[in-house]
Amino acid sequence: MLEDRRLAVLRAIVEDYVATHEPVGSKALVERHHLGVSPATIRNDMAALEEEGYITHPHTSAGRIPTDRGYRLFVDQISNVKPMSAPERKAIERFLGDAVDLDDVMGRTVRLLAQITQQVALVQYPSLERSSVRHVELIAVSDTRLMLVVIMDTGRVEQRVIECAAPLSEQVLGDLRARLNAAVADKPFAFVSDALKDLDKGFDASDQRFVQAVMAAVLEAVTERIEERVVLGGTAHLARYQQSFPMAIQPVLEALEEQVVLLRLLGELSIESPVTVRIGQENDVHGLESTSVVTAGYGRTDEPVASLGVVGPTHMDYAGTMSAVHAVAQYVSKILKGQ
Amino acid sequence: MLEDRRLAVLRAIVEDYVATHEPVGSKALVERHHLGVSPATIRNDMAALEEEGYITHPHTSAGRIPTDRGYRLFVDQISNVKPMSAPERKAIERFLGDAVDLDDVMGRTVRLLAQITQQVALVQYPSLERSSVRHVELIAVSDTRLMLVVIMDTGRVEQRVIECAAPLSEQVLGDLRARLNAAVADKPFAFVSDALKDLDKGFDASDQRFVQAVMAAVLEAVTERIEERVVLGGTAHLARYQQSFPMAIQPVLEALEEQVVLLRLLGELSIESPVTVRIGQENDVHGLESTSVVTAGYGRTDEPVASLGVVGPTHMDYAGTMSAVHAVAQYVSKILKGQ
DNA sequence: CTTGGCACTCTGGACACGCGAGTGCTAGGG
DNA sequence: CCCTAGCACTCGCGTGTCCAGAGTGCCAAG
Repeated sequence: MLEDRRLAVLRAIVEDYVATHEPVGSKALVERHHLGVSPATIRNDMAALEEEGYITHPHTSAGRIPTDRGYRLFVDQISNVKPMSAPERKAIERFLGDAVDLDDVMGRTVRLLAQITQQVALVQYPSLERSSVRHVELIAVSDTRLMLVVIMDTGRVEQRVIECAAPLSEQVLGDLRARLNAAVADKPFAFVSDALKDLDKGFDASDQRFVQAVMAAVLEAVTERIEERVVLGGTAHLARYQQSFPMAIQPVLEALEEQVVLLRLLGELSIESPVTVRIGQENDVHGLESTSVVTAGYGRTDEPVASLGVVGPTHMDYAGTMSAVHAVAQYVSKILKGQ
Repeated sequence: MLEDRRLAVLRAIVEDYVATHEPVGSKALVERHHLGVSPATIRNDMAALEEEGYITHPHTSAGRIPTDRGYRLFVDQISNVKPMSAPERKAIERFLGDAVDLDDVMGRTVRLLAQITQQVALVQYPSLERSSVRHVELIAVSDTRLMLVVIMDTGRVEQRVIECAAPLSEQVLGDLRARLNAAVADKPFAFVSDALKDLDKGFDASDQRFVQAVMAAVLEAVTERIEERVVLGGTAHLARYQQSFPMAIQPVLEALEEQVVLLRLLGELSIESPVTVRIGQENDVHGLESTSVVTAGYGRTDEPVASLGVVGPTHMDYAGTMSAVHAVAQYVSKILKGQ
């Protein structure tokens, strides 16, 4: 009973603060939300909430604002999910459906997500580690230079240039190509290096040296530099917040320039929920202590191939953002299955 | 004589203003730069310079700041070139030399440029229109799906997925591949569509339909979506300026998110000079009216394949930025020749 | 053409003041 | 036991005033 109202008060505070970005006082609360009690009662509840660490006030004569802990409680228990409207879903589906290849899907997704949430959007390319190889191609670009093209089942394509010490005959190359494909096709990426180990066995002694050199290069290219790619967009939205808010955007921008940081943000997904939310200091990333990150995996729900999400101020519209991220992740999964 | 001193005064004003970001007064000028005259004389010169539109003052009792026109004169006539130091050149060369493929070169270049100039860096991928085809590969990804991989002499690789109505035999595919390569190898990209026109002639009547469908898809993929790619980095540097300066960064960030805008910025290169500078309103791009853009082409100096550059506040260190952009462009050209 | 002098203008920081929002506390009522 | 009304208190913020300092423009003399 009493606890219920306290939660209602917290919800009201979060909602108002998210809407106005201004500390919210007891009087304003009872006016806007029709809680059937007087401001004084609310004040008592507020004092209790503050005691428990869910809210603070910046100075004595100001209203209350939620703390990270308050947002956490809000997200976990209180917030009402806002499902996307039918037209919204339609628009998403159409926009993403027009994409012609993986690059295009990723590009459209990041723009879409930034646009919907009005925040900074991150989209990770399907992780190589969680993809399977569909096809491998070796292309002689010049006498001593090969290009290795690896096509994954997620639509992702990686290429590497391999320098060879001596020219390779077209025959050996064709042979190698065939065996390569036989060895790795439909294998998960992680097994590729194993699958390649004994591939040089079947060749003539005279070719062995070349083949081994190429294999070494392939192995090195494929294992040493497993590049996880992340695209980001909507950074302009950062500037908007900072007008109304003393959140320095420089550290945020700096953090977002580091691929490593982005991967860390997108990396850890919660298991229970389809959407992961990390609030304020829960991000132990330098520069993003005053932002929240909302992410979701895409691919298969139980076994995502990568994830996407948004970065925004802690006082974001969690309900809306979460459902947007969730919806977009679902559609991307759908598109990827179709490709 | 008199004109000479006026130019010296303008140079002094620009240099001081760039260094301090504060309006510079007559007294400060004679102190810092040992012009052998009194403040009063300088004031007269300043009045003249202002009359001609090279400087302004934000309010009556403030020092002078250069106008766009002042910077232009400075860049064109007055600024002393600051060549890069030997260690700097070495560092650039080593850093770029470690790159393993084109993506890596582009990524490293943008980071390097942002780092050196402390500004936002832009790097355009070698333009397809100005590259030649080195090799074309058709890969059967599944029964009805082909992947087209085009490798350019600049190291750039483009891929497209092509859907076929009916399955293609391995034989026809091989034939097609061979003819494709024969037709387009070493051709400039612009001629590719012409070269492909009559390629279907040589096939059996039974295969013609498939071949034509594939060719149409190839043509469409290659001509309709000539994608010019631009990478950018160092946006965090924007935030730094905005602390000391009332330049809103939101419009700038917004502009930088538009590929079209980036291409326009990098597109027009001056012919006389190796480095192009566009100052303030000379950029007729919405959002970048109060920034300057310094660009240079890379590839061959007389016939660049693309360009790179930086975007910064109009009160930037033009001499340093220009030489940095120039140097980096040169090294990128060098690397690309090596690849 | 340069220079010193002088009056003038304007910004920015310091200070004081009052308003208003919001709080915490206490006493009384259901 | 919980809610409520009332009241005193705190404090940030916006406004107004003032002053110092920097810088200018102009003029007359060298």
